[in-house]
Amino acid sequence: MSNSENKNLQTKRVRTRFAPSPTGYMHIGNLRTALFTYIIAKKYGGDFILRIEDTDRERYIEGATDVIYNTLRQTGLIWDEGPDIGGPVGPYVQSERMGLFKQYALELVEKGEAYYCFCSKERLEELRAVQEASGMATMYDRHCRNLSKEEIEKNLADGVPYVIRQKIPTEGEVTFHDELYGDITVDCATLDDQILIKADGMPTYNFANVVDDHLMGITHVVRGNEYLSSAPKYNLLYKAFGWDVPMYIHVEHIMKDKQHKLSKRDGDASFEDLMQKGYLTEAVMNYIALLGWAPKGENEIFTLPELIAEFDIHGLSKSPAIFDPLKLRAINGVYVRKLSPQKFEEYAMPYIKQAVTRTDVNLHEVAALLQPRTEVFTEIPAQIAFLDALPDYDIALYTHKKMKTNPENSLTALKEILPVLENLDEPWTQENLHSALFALIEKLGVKNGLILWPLRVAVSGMAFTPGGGIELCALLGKQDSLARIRYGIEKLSAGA
RNA sequence: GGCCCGUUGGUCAAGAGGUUAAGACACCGCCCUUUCACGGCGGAAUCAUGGGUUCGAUUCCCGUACGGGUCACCA
Repeated sequence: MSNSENKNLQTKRVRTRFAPSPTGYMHIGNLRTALFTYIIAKKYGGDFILRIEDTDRERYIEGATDVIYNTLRQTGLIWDEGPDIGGPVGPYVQSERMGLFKQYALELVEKGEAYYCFCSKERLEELRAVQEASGMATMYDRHCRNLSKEEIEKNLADGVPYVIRQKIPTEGEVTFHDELYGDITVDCATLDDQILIKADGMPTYNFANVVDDHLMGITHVVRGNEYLSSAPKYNLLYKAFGWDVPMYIHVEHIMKDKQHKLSKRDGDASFEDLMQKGYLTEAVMNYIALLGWAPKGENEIFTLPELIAEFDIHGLSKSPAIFDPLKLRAINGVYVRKLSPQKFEEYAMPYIKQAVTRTDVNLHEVAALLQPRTEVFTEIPAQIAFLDALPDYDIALYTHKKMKTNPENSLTALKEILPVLENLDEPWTQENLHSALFALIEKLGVKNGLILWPLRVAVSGMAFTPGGGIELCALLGKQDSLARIRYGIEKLSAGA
């Protein structure tokens, strides 16, 4: 694209589009493309358009468009025009635009930029087989490219099935401009005379896309990198029509590892999967923005509006990015900690209740202990299962190097603790437990850990718990705490 | 295989001819703390490779290797 064309584009109102096909799930890579597409529109005060590309009837899936709507709404990528709300350039569902395309193809035929092809599928398959066998590129041999007017008319009159193909120049080069990759030039000889209109009269994706984008006034085409190779052909199409070429921004894929894309099979390729695994919407969006895009400053935590402010197309990466679940977790943790206690409870309570069925434990306090220690909600049950039932633990847990504890001195500690707590007449609160136990510690003249570590182990049966012995006792209540301490004494006595 | 694109620590990445080559996650150590986590401080760790160009290349050019994409009457 020349500079003058470029300038021309920028004076227009920016319009971007997200054009998913309804597959029934929202791939993370797709969602990321939607995010960038949305951001670019909003960054420049433009419109974000949703177009559903549902022309593949064989792949039609019930309710699949709802997945698209719901995900975009949930993630805050609100479209300005779309199937459900309409707009000036509708319809926004591609299957409803099917009638539009043929006249455009015919216009190209008229101009000598496209042609009828009457080749049978059999002939094409044979051709491909031969080409493959000889190691050649599989391309249409342009058999019908120069049919005479008479031949064409006869075939048409005889009702011979046909497709319409793009007439690619036989020599020379095409250059197109991508905002990230710069100018990319390819030899026309490597380009196939691709089909524009299929035998059933419907457009191919490649053709519909170009026509739709033009008709909808799309100024910035943001799409996956897999279209980089077809971009030259699109460019030729725009030129053939005499239309303005949009600004292209091809974004790289998200990978599972160096070789493999994140795929549906991996079970974490879709937004829904991530939601199910207990991640927060905002955290997921924040993380995927960071995959293949880098902010200028050092901060990496952004709300959607902040992302819009911060975003710069040129921060996008030109190489594939590997999805790192660990970093997602970390970012999710940041968002979890930022939640208000009320909000946290709202999210966490189902998981807490899943693990804690007893009714005498204050679940708000459990939530409060959990919030700074939770990265993903689904891990909550495992952290607090001990509240319901003391797990069968090994007395090796009583050994803690830093606390200088072992089964022997732990037994002594528990025996000291037991009467103190038995005789605690004041309300069974954290504060009172704290003063009683620290009084004991002072009386015995030992380190905190020597008393508190055995206590934690006795009441939880775990080495790592949300909160220490005192918090846990407060949660469990007097009766249960004492029972667990007595059990610990028994266990240690037996072990000794 | 042809064509296109890419390659900075384990991962995401900044960097735009001269930098002690940012930052984040993860990792390690220390501090805080009754554990863990949070928080704070510190550490280890990167320019795929070979040739050029240049006084000087991570940065520019060419080759090689490796990786990705694409070669449908799918989208």
